[in-house]
Amino acid sequence: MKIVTYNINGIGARLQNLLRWLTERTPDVVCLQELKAPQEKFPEAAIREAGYGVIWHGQKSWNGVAILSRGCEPSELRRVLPGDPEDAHSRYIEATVRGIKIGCIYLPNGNPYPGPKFDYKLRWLGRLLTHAAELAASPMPVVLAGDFNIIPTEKDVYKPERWVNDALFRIEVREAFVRLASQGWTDAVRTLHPDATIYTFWDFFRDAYRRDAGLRIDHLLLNPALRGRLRAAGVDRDVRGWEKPSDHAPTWIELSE
DNA sequence: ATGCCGTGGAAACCACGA
Repeated sequence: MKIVTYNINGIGARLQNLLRWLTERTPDVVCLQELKAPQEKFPEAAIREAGYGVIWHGQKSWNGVAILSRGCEPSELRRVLPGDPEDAHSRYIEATVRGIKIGCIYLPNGNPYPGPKFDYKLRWLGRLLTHAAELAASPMPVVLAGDFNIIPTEKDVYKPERWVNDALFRIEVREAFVRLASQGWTDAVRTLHPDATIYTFWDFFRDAYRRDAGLRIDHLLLNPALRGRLRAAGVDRDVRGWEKPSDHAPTWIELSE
């Protein structure tokens, strides 16, 4: 069973790209972020025709998350991260799919640092830690997958010294990632590839993909009830080289049944 | 190097992303 997280960066502009990738790679579960589409403009019919059940939480212009499931319907559990009724961003959706609880995350970017956007990121992280503690302790298998906008360590960025005051690499944010791990979450890709240089994002400019000037910011975290089923993990980095690509690449895990 | 590209939405530019 293959579970993938993919920041699509505008599902309107990326639909053909997405459908090709679904057809070629046939992932079982897909967590999408940055739909950049209002609820009513999500291309539901095209995705269902490709053989996927789907739930989504759209928003005009920005954000937006979705969970796709091949051959069955995701069973929605929530479409908001608890803890702040004032938060109007579409950044979280959670469902049960084939006996696994899936939390699809689009964490705030937080730049520029310092400032209100960074403060919002830290508040969002606080809420995530609260919710994640419950999920980590659950006897049910859970994966938290998404664009975390967190570079966990120096190994996960092409030139760490350039990023020390960036909201993706600030110490507060990396410490939050460590706190997640201490709740029992396993960073699937890093666990299976402890020494490899692995990126999931390359900027659109400065020829970043060709230079391999990337970041590892898309993650799949497994709770203790699930981690024993982890068989493989990786990044479909060639997809970043397709026509009209997102700046992120699909990042995946393979689980035993 | 602090938006050079790219998207969406509104307006022929602006906000936002990482």
